[in-house]
Amino acid sequence: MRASITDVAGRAGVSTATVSRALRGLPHVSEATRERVLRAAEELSYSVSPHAAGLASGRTGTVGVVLPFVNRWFYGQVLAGIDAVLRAHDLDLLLHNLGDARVHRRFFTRMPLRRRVDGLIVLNLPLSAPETEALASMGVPVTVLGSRIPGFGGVCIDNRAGAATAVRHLINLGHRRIGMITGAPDDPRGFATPIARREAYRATLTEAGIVPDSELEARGHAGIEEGAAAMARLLSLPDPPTAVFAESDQMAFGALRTLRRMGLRAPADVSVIGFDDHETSELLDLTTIGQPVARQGELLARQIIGALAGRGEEPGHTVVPTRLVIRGTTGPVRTARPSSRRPPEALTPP
Amino acid sequence: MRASITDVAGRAGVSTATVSRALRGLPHVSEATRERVLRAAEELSYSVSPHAAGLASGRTGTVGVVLPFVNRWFYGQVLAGIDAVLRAHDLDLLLHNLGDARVHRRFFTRMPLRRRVDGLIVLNLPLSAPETEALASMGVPVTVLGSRIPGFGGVCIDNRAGAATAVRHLINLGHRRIGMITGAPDDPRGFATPIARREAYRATLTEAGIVPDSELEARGHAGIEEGAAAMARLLSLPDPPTAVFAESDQMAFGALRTLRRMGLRAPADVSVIGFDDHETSELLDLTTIGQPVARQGELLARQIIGALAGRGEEPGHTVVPTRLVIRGTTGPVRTARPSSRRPPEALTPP
DNA sequence: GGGACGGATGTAAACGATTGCATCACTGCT
DNA sequence: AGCAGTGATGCAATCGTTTACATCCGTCCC
Repeated sequence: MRASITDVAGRAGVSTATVSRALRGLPHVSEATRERVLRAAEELSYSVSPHAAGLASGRTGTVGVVLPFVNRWFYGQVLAGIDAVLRAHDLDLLLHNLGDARVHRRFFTRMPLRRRVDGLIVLNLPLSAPETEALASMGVPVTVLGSRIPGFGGVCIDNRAGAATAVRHLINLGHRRIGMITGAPDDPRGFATPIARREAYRATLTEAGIVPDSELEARGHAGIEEGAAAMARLLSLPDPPTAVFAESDQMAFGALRTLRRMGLRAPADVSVIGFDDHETSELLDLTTIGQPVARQGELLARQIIGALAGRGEEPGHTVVPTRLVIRGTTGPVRTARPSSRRPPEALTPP
Repeated sequence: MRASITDVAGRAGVSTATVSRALRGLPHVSEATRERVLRAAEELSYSVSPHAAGLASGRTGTVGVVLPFVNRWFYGQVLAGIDAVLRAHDLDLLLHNLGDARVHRRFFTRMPLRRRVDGLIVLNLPLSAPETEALASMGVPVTVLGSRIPGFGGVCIDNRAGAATAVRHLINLGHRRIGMITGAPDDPRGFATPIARREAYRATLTEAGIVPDSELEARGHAGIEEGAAAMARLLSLPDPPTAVFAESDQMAFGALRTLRRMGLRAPADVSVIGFDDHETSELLDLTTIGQPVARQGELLARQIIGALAGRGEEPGHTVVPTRLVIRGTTGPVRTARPSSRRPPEALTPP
């Protein structure tokens, strides 16, 4: 029913080999013949079978993307960046969400993308040594976001530098008692980002002559609710922080909500700084560390495309810059504490 | 280099046909043989070539998803729902972002998913008659979100009912001068959702004996900025609205920002209601019309899977309910207007 | 004891491209 | 005239499965 290359060849009066070459724009086809083949294909509304082509050529025209979440702002942005570049090169995008740890394991034992993709982009997933090995054994270029793995391409931000900037910003405002809301998940896989940011937080304090106080580190999973709970815990300390660095904007949102509900104000009572420059941050006037998110997706896709065009050289690593985005939730430390409490209120005050 | 089915057959001492049957759990294979084949496959770390399998069987094990945005909250949620169901059935997810109109057109002229997928999920894209025809001609089950197309499965919310509920909520609070921020994009494709919500807005006003005033309809593209600008326009009218229904939460966020920047408060000065129940809405205390977003993705995927298991029956349409989520940005109309203005302020007031 | 039956297995024909190699017809030189 | 070189084209092997059909063999029952 569906026209095959043989049909096109018949109609154009040439061999299938010529059809194949003509359709793919390869050389060694006369203009007249190409013309004729194109017309025949058009008339039969022919389109190549990706399976047959893949089987014969070994190429799939597809790039796999594996990630831990599809429904978070960050990954949506990255995905958009990847998609834009891939689309421009006529590559398809096969999405594989490794949401929970079980799916993650299954992915690495069964390797369902083996032979399905020409390249693989891994977003922020922690990879064990055997997992890295498994990916490498797929025999296609791999690019990872958020870590640096020899043999694979990579794009990342400098989490330490970003976190240090955030903490230094607070220190420069006069804060000494600086808390951190950290999203160490109890996910058995150890995500690298939270760890890097937390360590930089401690190191920066130490550099400034402040002794890190583990009481001031409030942990929870990522997410607004967890951020809110963490902030509540910090505020109930005997000697609460005057400023808080939240590992992510998401958690900072929760922190802001807690402040509001407790009748406290940022930055008057507590300064808050986040990390990511989430789209909502501007709305909430949150000071944060910004990173170019969609850009990172584009870079990842470009690396894959480079590797595919491949001069087989060692893949590169790109570090994209972060920047301090100063908005309204950070300010100088108050000398008198605690400030006057006001009754809880909604976003827009009565 | 990579083991093929022939290698496995050789090692297990059976034919390739038996290997194929054993591996796929088909009947007519003795337990002992199956055992032996499984072991051989394991030892060779064999995995089937999707291309070869697809070529031979005509099935791809892949479902295509086409959508207009990947970097918006709504689509991320839907995608997560789809992914979860597909993953559970071992189906792959091929993502196709038809961001701008040019890509959209190219998609429908070239049909790059033809023969690539066993089923197709279309999210909220307006389909012309020839486009619908083109999709139908792919010969695979199709399910669409947001519209009702004969021959295709479908999932949608009742936009009219939802919008009517929103407007009625405002009317019940005593509002008579009710504006709408509507996101009619100048995208040449006519998205259906904005239109439905706008028409319901007018109809509901009329039903309540209020004459719709076109001055009170502020248009813009979707997005926070556009919502903010639209609200600014409404507020600068000689007789501004006391309540505003925003077509989407996103636009409502912008509206709230404008209010705040102008020193006005919701709901004291202006009530605001949105639509979607975006994850940020709870944070901003926005009254809105909620819809189960991830759920819709799951339903779409389930429809495809049902069609694939296929008893060839006419695909179904599911309408999922919306619900009014009352939070803090709507309230009774003030008798005295305009209320006292206060100076502009940030999220957390001074 | 022999035919019918049924489950396990093998044979081989698709599926629909890509591509290395051979062929062919010119062109331009010597 | 003969030959090398070149661009266009065709031939046919190949990729790795699935699956319709044939075969084989043991059982059961009359």
